[in-house]
Amino acid sequence: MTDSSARPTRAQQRRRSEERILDAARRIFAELGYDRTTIRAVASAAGVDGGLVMHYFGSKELLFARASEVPADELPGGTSDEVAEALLTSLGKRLTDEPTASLAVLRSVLTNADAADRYRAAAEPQLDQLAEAISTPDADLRASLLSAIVHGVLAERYLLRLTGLADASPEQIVDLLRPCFQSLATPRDPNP
Amino acid sequence: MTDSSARPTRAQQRRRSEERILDAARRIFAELGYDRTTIRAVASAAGVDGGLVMHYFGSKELLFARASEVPADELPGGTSDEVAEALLTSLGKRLTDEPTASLAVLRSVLTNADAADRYRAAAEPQLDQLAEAISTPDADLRASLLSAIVHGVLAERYLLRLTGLADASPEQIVDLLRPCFQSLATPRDPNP
DNA sequence: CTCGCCGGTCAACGGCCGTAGAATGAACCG
DNA sequence: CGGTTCATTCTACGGCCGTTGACCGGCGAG
Repeated sequence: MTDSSARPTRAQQRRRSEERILDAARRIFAELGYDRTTIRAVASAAGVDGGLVMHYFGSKELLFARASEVPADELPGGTSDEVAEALLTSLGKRLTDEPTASLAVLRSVLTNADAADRYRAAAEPQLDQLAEAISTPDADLRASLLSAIVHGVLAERYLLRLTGLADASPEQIVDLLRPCFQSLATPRDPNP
Repeated sequence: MTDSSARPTRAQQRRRSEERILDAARRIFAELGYDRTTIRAVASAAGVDGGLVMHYFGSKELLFARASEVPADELPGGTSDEVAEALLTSLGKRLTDEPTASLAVLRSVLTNADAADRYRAAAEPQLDQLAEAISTPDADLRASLLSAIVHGVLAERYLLRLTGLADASPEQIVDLLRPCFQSLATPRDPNP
């Protein structure tokens, strides 16, 4: 009997409002960073009152935590070559899609100490997995460097909007970065 | 005459206070970013009153501008190989020295839109110079990528404090990054 | 010596922000 | 139908911040 075209039930309405708030929050956190984002601005962008945001999410900190949850993209293991290529396609996707969510995380991680802690905790297992695929004594450093390159490129493209990087095609970027990723993911440059 | 051991003249005293304020500002901007840094905190760290900071620098924005002036490190041209190596040693230095100034810029550029604009303007000539040394059609993209890698590594080491990168030696990092830089600075991988 | 200049302090204002809590009215359930 | 729950709004409080302007006291020039 849940007629979706009829007047929405209360639960639906709530979910809808929460989603609108989260969308607005992601957008504004991404654009402004944690500190400059105000609950009132998020609420107004979502078309609700600020009190409702507090009511649903408890605090600005918690709203941010929910807004910057990221589904932890897959990073299938395999040979180091495969891992490098997987990283590259993941980067390519993040350079193509609307990167709002990534940006909210990125900008806020660099702004907010708590966000940095939470992000580090979330990223560490992925980095460990990456390091395991590389399997050299300095694998963790190599994995961290790969992560640093990915984030550096995203930040410089979307946050700093550096000319030459802001308007390059994802494919071009990925192609130029491929040797980098290979040299970091594999102990030595393999000559076929 | 100007006996430096005697009681300081008024001009000396003023310069000294300004310097203390700027030092404190750099430290706190680097640690907290633009928004979370308060004029009162800077003043208190410098041992003066907040009003004095306003009196000398006019506004928080202007104080930040003065505190984040950076002497634009040398980037001598040459062959692309030499440029890559110069970038690597520059990075090595920034990984060794107390990176307070770099951090203030880095953190604030990612926080403050005006800071980003100013930084982009300051960095563009350097990137152009770099691109000129690379001299391929996509040289500007290559130069931007090199810059992105440098900043990504700095950010991930000092801002995010990623394990594996935070406690690696500068030499190790530079060595691992060398193939990356070479592949970006030279059109094709040269096989000796 | 005197008086103006200036380094420096102090108290206050106005604004914005996160947050709390009461109030309202419509949806739900028995 | 009556009571309860709940989505939502409104109002207000307390705090912190950037900024201002009055004020003080010692240095330095005439």
